[in-house]
Amino acid sequence: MHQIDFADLFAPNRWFTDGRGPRYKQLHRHLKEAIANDLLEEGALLPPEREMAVLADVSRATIRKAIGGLADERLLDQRHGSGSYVREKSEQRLKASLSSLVSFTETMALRGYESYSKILGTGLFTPTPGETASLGLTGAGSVARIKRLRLADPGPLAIETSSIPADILPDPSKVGQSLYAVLRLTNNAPTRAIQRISAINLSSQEAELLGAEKGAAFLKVDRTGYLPSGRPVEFTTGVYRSDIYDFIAEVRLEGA
Amino acid sequence: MHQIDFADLFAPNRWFTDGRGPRYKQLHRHLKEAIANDLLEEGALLPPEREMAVLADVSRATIRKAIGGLADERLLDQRHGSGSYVREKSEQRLKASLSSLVSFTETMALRGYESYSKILGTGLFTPTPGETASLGLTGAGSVARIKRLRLADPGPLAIETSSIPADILPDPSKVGQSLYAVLRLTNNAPTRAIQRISAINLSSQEAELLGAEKGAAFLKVDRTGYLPSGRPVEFTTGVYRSDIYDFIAEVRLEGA
DNA sequence: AAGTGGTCTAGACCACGAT
DNA sequence: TCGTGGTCTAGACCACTTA
Repeated sequence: MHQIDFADLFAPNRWFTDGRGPRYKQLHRHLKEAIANDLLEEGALLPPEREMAVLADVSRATIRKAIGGLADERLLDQRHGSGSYVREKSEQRLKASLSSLVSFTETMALRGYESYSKILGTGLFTPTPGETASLGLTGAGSVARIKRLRLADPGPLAIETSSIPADILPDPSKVGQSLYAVLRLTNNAPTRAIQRISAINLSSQEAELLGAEKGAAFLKVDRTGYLPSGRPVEFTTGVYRSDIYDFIAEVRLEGA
Repeated sequence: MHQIDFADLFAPNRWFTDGRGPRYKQLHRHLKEAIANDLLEEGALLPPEREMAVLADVSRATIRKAIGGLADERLLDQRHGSGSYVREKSEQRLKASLSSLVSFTETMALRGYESYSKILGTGLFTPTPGETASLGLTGAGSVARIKRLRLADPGPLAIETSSIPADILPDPSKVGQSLYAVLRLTNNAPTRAIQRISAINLSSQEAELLGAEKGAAFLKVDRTGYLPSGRPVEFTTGVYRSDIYDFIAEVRLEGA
């Protein structure tokens, strides 16, 4: 067990930059990186809150807000009367799947697969009634569509079709591997999304693309992504091989 | 628009009972009920935090902790520089599906269906390897199993099989409609659960029970429920008609 | 400019857990 | 008993929205 230098870890010049947001968020980010980089190992015991407050030169309330956020994300376990401990990686992993918005590429990387995309088609179209409703369109504009086949080492995994209002993505043919990367360039990447998960039997067309049998049960995920302003910017519908790409959710009892 | 009496809503005798937990939790629960009962209507503007603090006779920090929890659950929208507003029901509904742990009966009620259960069988058994792993059994004990058919107005919706260590549920035949109600009696109801969602083709046996066709795509949900101590107390596996009982999840971008 | 939510402080007392 | 996290207070200043 390697002993780490808490005085250094919490030293203000290690994590605080003026004008880059509130202290508790900067400290939160700093500690999160320390855990991700194994500076803070699994099971490690943090110093008492009062001591962290002195080392970081902030009040105990600010420390509590920073590490409370880590506890919400299940990176830390705060034990009343005992101390604050870094959780085991096996318990941490949950957070990656549904409590944060990760792209297909990132999700697959987390599971140890390399992934690739093949673009099946792009273009500008007149919106379907479904797209008009999901994207809150007024009727005038058109939508950009991108249809992609997702592949990984073992073979085809999913078909995804994304629709984006044309005023946000005027030229869908410019999209390479990552749609979100392109949207980020114009500050139009969604920060919040709602997913609907259901099950479908594959059509013969889908089955051929995915190298599966017609009628096989696949997961269907419809996702609407929103900007911080509340405007919907992305509607993606996809079918996924459920033996590899299943969904994990953590739920908690009210008031717990 | 009906005007409500905030002085009354926030009066300490309306929500505070000594010895029933921290003030911010009691106030949180009180306001949640007020929203559920439409005392606080959609879009309603709450008084300023400083004013609520005076009315409730607590500090502003305590008010913030109470309404901050409501904001986390997306019941309130706190707008910097403007005020705190009750969200529309359509935005609230998301929370019911995956961010809190609700029983089948409650979930269906939220969607406007009445629901029933038919118990297909109960008993004590030697644990399968899967149960031993999921429930963290040591090998000695047996498990209680309950197999139920879930029904609602339009017909059969799901088959659920629950396994519980026998020392926690010695007599599964005592379970009526709600397993959780029985577990609550001995303080053994889970407060946290992890769900794995995938898709399967129905077997002919399942299809017959559910009044569906063999091979139809259904959602499969495996849930492990945990006590606050971390001990697993419930493993339930179920198959669900996905056209009615689909899953909704909200995901957020890191740091947002 | 006024009023709102957002952040932060310094200090107090309570409740739980290890010893 | 003592040290820990949990709750709570009173007050300050900042950042944003609204008018």
